[in-house]
Amino acid sequence: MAGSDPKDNPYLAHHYNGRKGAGPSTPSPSIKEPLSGFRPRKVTGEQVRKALNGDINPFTKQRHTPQYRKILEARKKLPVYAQMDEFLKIFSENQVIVVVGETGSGKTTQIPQFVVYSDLPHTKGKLVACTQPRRVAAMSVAKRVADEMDIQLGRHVGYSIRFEDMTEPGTTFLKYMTDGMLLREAMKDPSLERYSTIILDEAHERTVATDVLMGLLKGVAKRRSDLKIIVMSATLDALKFQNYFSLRSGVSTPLFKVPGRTYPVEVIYTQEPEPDYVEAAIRTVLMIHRAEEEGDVLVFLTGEKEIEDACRKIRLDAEDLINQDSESVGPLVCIPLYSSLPPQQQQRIFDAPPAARSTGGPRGRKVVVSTNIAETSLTIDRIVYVVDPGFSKQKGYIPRIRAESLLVSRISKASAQQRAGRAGRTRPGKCFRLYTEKDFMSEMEEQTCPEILASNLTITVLELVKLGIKDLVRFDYVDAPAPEALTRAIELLYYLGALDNGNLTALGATMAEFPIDPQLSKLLIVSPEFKCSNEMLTITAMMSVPNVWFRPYDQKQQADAAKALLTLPDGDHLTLLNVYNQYKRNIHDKNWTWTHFLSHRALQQAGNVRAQLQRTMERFNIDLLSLSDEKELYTNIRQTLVCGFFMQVAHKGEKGNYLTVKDNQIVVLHPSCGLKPQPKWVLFNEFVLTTGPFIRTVSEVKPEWLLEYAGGYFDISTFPKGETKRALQRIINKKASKSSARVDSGKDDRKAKKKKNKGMKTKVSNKKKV
DNA sequence: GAGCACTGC
Repeated sequence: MAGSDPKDNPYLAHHYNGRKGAGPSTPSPSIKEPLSGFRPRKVTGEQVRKALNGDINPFTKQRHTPQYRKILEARKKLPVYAQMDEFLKIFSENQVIVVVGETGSGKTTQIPQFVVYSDLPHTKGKLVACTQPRRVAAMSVAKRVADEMDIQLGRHVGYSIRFEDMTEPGTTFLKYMTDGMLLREAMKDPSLERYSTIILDEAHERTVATDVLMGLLKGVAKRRSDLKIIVMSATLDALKFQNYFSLRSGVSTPLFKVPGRTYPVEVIYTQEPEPDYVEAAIRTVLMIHRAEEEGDVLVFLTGEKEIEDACRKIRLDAEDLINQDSESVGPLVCIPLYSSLPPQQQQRIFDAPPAARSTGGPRGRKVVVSTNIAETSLTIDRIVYVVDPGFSKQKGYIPRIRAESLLVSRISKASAQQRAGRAGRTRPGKCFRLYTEKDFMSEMEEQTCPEILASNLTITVLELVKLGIKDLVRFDYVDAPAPEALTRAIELLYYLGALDNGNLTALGATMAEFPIDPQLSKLLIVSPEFKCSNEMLTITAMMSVPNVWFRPYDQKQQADAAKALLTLPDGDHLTLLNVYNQYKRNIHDKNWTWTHFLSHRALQQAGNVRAQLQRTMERFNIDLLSLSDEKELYTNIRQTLVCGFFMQVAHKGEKGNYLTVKDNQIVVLHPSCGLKPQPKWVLFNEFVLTTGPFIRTVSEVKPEWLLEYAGGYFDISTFPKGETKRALQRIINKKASKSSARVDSGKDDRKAKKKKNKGMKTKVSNKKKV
């Protein structure tokens, strides 16, 4: 038989030779090669089971540890393990497979291992990739699978996320990674040649990156018959993916179903709609505490204020309840949970429930009141009761006015199902839905809106163009964005100079290398012309991370006072620069961030992003410059901002309110804005519709700069009639009369000329990069 | 008078 001597097996020769005389753990030649007789993609379940039960690890050639055997026995109890033969058969016979499995099915850990045993990527110098929407998931699943395979993490099994590559080139053949990371790799190699199989996990979450990858991979599969694709999803939108990959390819995509392994959850609806869901949620928590047996409670609300208010009321009401009947009602702790909470406070959700006040007395209960963060990102143990009012804050995007929105909206059925599932992780549970069954059936959407339909697509469009997609409107999206969303993105890229006649310019190609919004990468590229690239690097990094300011519910005044100390009057962008510089100056003082109400995690992340962006700048020979004169430096920084954010400018009208230029939208400075007094012209980073039309991260600009550095957009003839146009016209007239007066007197406006040269230099240096 | 959750060689 071919496998009697491992050297006869072409797939194992490399490994066998590599181990020759490698020490006491080297198997003697009499021990049979664990993978002998394995033919790639023709492997059977029987063969895999035999290898799994064998003494020798087929990948490391070491003896299996006792720990391995223990984990293997647990793996054998997973529902998916029993379906190994069926999976391997489908994998052998198809190029694309859709896998559906509820939580607890083991699909994320087991399917990639089945694939490895069948595909044998290490024998052809390829990898199997499995993508996750979140970094923590990629890391923790890779660790788990490395343990299951008896392999040191980072060797044959590894992970790759932004800022951390835990893989060994040439050795790693199973790689967990974030979906964004694979998308970045695709921009370098659009056929993803390194991979023999790509598994897109959690596809139902429909992140922009997963959606773009699905569209891309559908095309790659046609060119590369050797590439296998597996799309894994938790809910029944798997049918949608199945149709998507079958359509027009002429081959139907099989569906592989894996049963979940969670405990049953009883779902209880209200008889009548609840007019006030917060009040109803509080009432339900107390009803559970009074009447239901032991077990912790998870309540879903929509935001920080709502959660803090509800926690306070629950604590007060629980106290009343205990005072009335301390014999039968146990102690209760109520813990808020949302992302902007400092990490130490987030940790409280893992505390044990309070102990009974006396031995034999009524048991204590933990209540966690959380945003959607507990729906997917964080898992809390021992939750038995879920209270689901049916709402969450959801992001939207209005392309017409380029505004993001964040509004309380009804959740989808899929989301409600996910919330209910959180009650059944340790034992059978109950889910109290604070809406009627009729509303569930008729008022709620099946699926949460895919992110690609609710996002600003500027960076996505730039990525697609870089991936070689010529016709963005006819690209094969799973769900196509509104044409207006695409045209608005294309328009902005055109004004930024990234696109020309539908083609990527040299400038655009450079911009695409930066993992930040195109407006921001444009700033970095032009900043040397204004001698402030070191500072722009900091500011763009700070604008690319979450809000660095904490504003705890019960210390608002102290937080505001701390923030005022670091605020610069010229604008929020310069304040961001100041905060980062002060943070670096005080980096050895462990209490500094805490006493200034700043998020250490966010600032650290800004440092990481800054270093990454700096490496990219160096790669493209973009000079890192600073000016020693602070006043001039600050002015130049604000001028640089105009080069990227010229479309995000507002002008204060005669009535004292701000109007965005061209779109004429009424906007209000966000209360977090540090500008005083309110200037005539402002440039902003974000326009968000929440409780009002707010602009956030705002700096003062001079109208002359708009005409000078963004003349293409500020072409007066393209402006709608109105206050803003009249104001700009006045500036132009003033300038014209000034310069004609100067020409008459034979003087030269040296300053204006110098600035003009700057703009030209920018253009020339962009062209140099062709 | 105030922001759900993620992510990026």
